[in-house]
Amino acid sequence: MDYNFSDIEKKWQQYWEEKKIYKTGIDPEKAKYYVLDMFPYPSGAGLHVGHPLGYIASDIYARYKRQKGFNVLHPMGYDAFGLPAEQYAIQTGQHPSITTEKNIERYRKQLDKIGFSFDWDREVRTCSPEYYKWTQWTFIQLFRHYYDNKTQKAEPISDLISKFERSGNLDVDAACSPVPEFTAVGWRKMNEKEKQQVLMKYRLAYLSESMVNWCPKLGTVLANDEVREGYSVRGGFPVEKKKMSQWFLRVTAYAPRLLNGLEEIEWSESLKEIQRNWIGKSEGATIFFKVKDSEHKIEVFTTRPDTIFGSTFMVLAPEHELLPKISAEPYASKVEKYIKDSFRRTERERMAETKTVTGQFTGTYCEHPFTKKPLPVFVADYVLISYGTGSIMAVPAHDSRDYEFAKKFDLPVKEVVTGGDIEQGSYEARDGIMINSEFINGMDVRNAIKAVIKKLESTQMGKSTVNYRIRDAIFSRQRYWGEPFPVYYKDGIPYVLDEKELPLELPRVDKYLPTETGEPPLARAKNWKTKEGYPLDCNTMPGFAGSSAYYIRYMDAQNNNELVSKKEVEYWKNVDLYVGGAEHATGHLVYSRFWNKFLYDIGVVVENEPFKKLINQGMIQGRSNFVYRVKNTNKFVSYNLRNKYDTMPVHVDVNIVENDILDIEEFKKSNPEHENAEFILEEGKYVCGWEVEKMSKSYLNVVNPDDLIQKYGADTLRLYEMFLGPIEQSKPWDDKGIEGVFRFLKRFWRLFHENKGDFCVAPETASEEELKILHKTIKKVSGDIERFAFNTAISAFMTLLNKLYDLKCNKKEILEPFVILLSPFAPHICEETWQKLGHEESIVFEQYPEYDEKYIVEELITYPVSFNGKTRFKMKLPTDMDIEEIKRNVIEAEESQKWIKDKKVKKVIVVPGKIVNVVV
RNA sequence: GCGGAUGUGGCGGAAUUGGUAGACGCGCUAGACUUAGGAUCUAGUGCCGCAAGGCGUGGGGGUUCGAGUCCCUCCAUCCGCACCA
Repeated sequence: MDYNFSDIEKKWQQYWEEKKIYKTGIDPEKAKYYVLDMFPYPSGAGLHVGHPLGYIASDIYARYKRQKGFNVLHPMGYDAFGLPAEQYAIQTGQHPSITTEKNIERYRKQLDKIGFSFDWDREVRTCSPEYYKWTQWTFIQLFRHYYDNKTQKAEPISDLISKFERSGNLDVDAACSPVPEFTAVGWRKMNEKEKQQVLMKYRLAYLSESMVNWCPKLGTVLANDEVREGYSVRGGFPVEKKKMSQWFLRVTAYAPRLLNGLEEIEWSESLKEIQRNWIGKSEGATIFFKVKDSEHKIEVFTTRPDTIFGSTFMVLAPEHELLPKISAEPYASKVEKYIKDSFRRTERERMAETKTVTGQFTGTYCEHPFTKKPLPVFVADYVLISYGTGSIMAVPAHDSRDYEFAKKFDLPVKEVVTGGDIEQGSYEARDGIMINSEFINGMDVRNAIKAVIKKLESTQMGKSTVNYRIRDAIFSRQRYWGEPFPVYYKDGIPYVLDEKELPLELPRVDKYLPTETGEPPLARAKNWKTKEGYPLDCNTMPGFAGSSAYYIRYMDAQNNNELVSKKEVEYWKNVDLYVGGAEHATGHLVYSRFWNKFLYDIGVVVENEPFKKLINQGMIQGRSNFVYRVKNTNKFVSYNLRNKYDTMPVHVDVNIVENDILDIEEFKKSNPEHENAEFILEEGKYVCGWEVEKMSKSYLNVVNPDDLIQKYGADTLRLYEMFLGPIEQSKPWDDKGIEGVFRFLKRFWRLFHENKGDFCVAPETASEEELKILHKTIKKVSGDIERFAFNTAISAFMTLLNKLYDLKCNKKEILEPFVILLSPFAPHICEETWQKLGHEESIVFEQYPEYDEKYIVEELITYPVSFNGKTRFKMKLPTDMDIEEIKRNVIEAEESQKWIKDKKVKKVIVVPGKIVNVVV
C-alpha cells in the first residue's frame, strides 16, 4: 500500500476535532506550559507559505511538551481590526465585519489543513464585542489610575484625590504631564472642570492636545512608526503636522520597568537591544537657564553637564512654547516666520536638508548659571521638541551640530575638554581633561559631571536627570474599524462609562469615511450618545489595543464576567514560549509589556512580564522567476543566452517553473498573448533567471501552502518548512528540496510495510547496534527541539531511517519510539502508523522516549590522528585507554612512520575522546 | 552616521564548549530494476591533480599543538533607528 497522505491526513484531522484532543483545561496534577503564536491579521490574500513557519515550529514544541507530560495551552485567534478591511468597506460599502468573517473562515480552513494542535475552543477575535469589552474595560482602568513614582506602580486616582485634599500635589511624585503646584486649599477651591483638568494630567490614559501626524487623505492620525519620510506607510499619502486632542497612554511612566524587565526574559540579545534603544535611557542633568529681564526659565537636558562652561548659546525647537513669550523685537516677527516656515516644511524636506543649518536669533539672552554671562537664544529646527525638553545648551566645541551652527552664525567656540582640535571640528569623546572651566578644571569628564551636578543641585539651578526617548503612545484613531472608546463628554469634560455598560458596540454608519467637517466616521452614527444623552467619543482605538492582552484572554476566553479569573491566571500565569516576527520588536512587544505591567499592578495578572521566552522566526521571502523577452517580439530566450539579444526580463509565475526550468506548455496556456510564443532554448530547456523579492502577488512568486499540501501532504510541508534552515534566519522560499523530505516520509512508510503493501513489523528483540542508533537519535532530537534547531532534528531522523534500512531493521521495539519521536513533526503519518502498531489511544499524549546513557557510550573511539594539525589517518582505540598509552599506540602505529620519518617527535597532544595531534 | 545580523561546495544548510570542515537534503554523474517513470534501489560527488599530494569556511593579519569558531583589521549583503542634546 502506498503512502496515501491525503486520506491519512483527512482521517486524523477529523479524529482530532471530533475527540477534541487538543482541548485544554486546568490540571493541578500537571505542570503548565503556554505556547503562543502571534495571531494573524486575516487578510484577503489568505496564507502564503511564509505565515505557517512560526506556527509549525511552535506546534512541534507544543506537541513535544505534551509528550513530555506538560499541560500545554496552545491557542489561536485573529487580530481582526485593521485598515485593509476598512479600506475595502470604503470602496464597496460592505461592512468590514463581513469581509473579516469571510477571511477568517478561509484562514481557518488553511490552518486546519496543516494539522496544528490548537485548542480552538479558546479562539479570540479582537473585533468581537465579547472580546473588545475587555479591551475597553482595561482602558477604563487605565483612565482610573495614575503612576506613583514612590511606590513604583499604578495607583487608583481616588487615592490621588485624597492626597490632593490632604496636601495638594506638593508631596506627590507621580508620572504626569506638566502641572502647576497647588495646595490642599488650592485643590478645594477648584471647580469640577478644573479638578478634572488637573486629574487628566495624571491619568495613565489621558486626553491631551498634541502635535500629531495628520494624514488628510486617510482622515486619520498616524503613529510615528506608521509614517516614513513624511508619507503614510500604508497607502503612501502625504502626512502633515496638526494640533489635535488625542487619547494617550502614559507608557513613559513604565520606562524604567520596561527597561529593567528585559534582564529577566529570554529574548534574543538583538531584540532586547532594539527595545533598549527604543526606550532610549540616557543619564545627564536638567539645567535651568534664567531668561534675562524675565520670569521665564529655559529648561534643558544634557548628557554632558561637564561641558557647561563651553556653552556659548542656547537653541529652542520651533515648537517650543516659550518662544512667542520671550522673543524680543525687532526679531520677534522673524522668529514667527521661522516657526511658520519650519511647520510648513514636511518631515521629508527637513530630512533632505540635514546638511544645511538654519536658525533664527530671538533677540533674547539667557544667563549662564555659573558665569552669569549672557548667552544668545536661537530657534532652530535641528532641535527636536519630542526629545528631552525641546531646548539645548549649545556647546559647539564638543557637539558637531552645535559646531556647524556656531560656524554658520559666527558664534564663539570655547574648548573645555582637551584632546581635540576645535579649529578642525568638534571633539565629542569623553576622554580628556577639563580646561577653561573654573571649579572643574583639571578633572576628567566623569568626575566633572558629578561635580557639576552636585553644584547645580546645591544652588537649585538644576538636577541629575534620567531621560527616556520613548514617548507616550497616541491611542486615538479617526477610523471606523476599531474599538470605540467607552467615554462620554459632559460639559466638554470626558468621563468613562461604567463597566456595566460594556461592551460599547460599534454603531452602524452610512459610510466608513470621515464626515465633511473632518470628524471621524463614528460621528456619522445616529444616536451616538449615552442613555442620558451625553455625546460619546468618536475615535476608535489603534491596532495594538486589541493585541496587547490577547494572551491573557486565551486563558479564560469564554469568561463573560472578568478579563480572566484568578483561578485561571494563577494556573497559566504567562506565556512560556512566544513565537512571531521580529517586525513587532518596537510596537506590539513594547505595548503588551506595558499593558501587562499595568494589569499586574492592579492585580489582574500575576507575572510582571508577559512573554518569558521569545523566538523570532525569520521572514520567508519570495523567489521570483524571470523569462527574457527579446524586445518587440514574442520570442523568449533562455537565461544563459539572454546577453546575445536585446532582452527585457519579465516575471513569470513560479508555480509553472521547476528548478528554474520553465514548463513551456503551461506558460503558453497561462496567457493568450503567449500562445504563439517562440523560445530559444539551451540544451533543450528553457532556463529562467531568479531574484529574491518580497513574496507578493504582483511578483508572481506567491507559493500557497494549499497547493503543496495537495501535492505532498501537510506532513511533508511541515517537515520541509523546518528543514529549510534555522528558524530565526530569513530566507527565500524555494520548492527545490521538498522532494527530499517527501521521499523521507515515503521511505518511513515503507519501513512499516512489506513489498506487497501489507503492514508488517518484526517482533524480535532489537540488537545492540539498533538500540545504539535509536538512543543516539532520541538524545539528538530532544536536544535539538529544546534549542529550537528543528532542521538538524530532521537530519537526525533521516540518518536514523537510513541506518535502519542499512540494518534491514523493522523491529517494533525500534519503530515504536521512532514514531513517537517523529510525531510532533509529522503528526498525521505518525498517528496512522501508531494505530497500525496496535494502539487505540492517540499518540498525542504518548510519553516521549528517554534515552539510556549506556547505549550512547562507545567502547572504541575512532581517533583522528593529525601531524602538525593536519589529519592523516584514523585509529580505533578503547574509550578508557589512558593518555600515555594512547600516545605510545599512536607513535608506534605503522601509518605514523610515514609522517614521522627522520623528524623528531616534539610533543603529542591527546584530547581524550576527541583527537590526537603529533607535533614533529 | 549609529546599532544589529549574516557571509561555509553548483544550491539549502551542518559542525552545541577551539579538536576529523562540508552531517542531512537538493541537484548532478554512472548503473540496476521496470511496459513505463517525475517510482524505487546501488555507487560517486568541495576544488586542483593520473597519482602521491596540495588548496580550501568573504579578504588580510594575529593568538594556539590545533581556528569556520577567539582577537585585530578591511570588504560585501540584509534589517532596524536616524539631527537623541
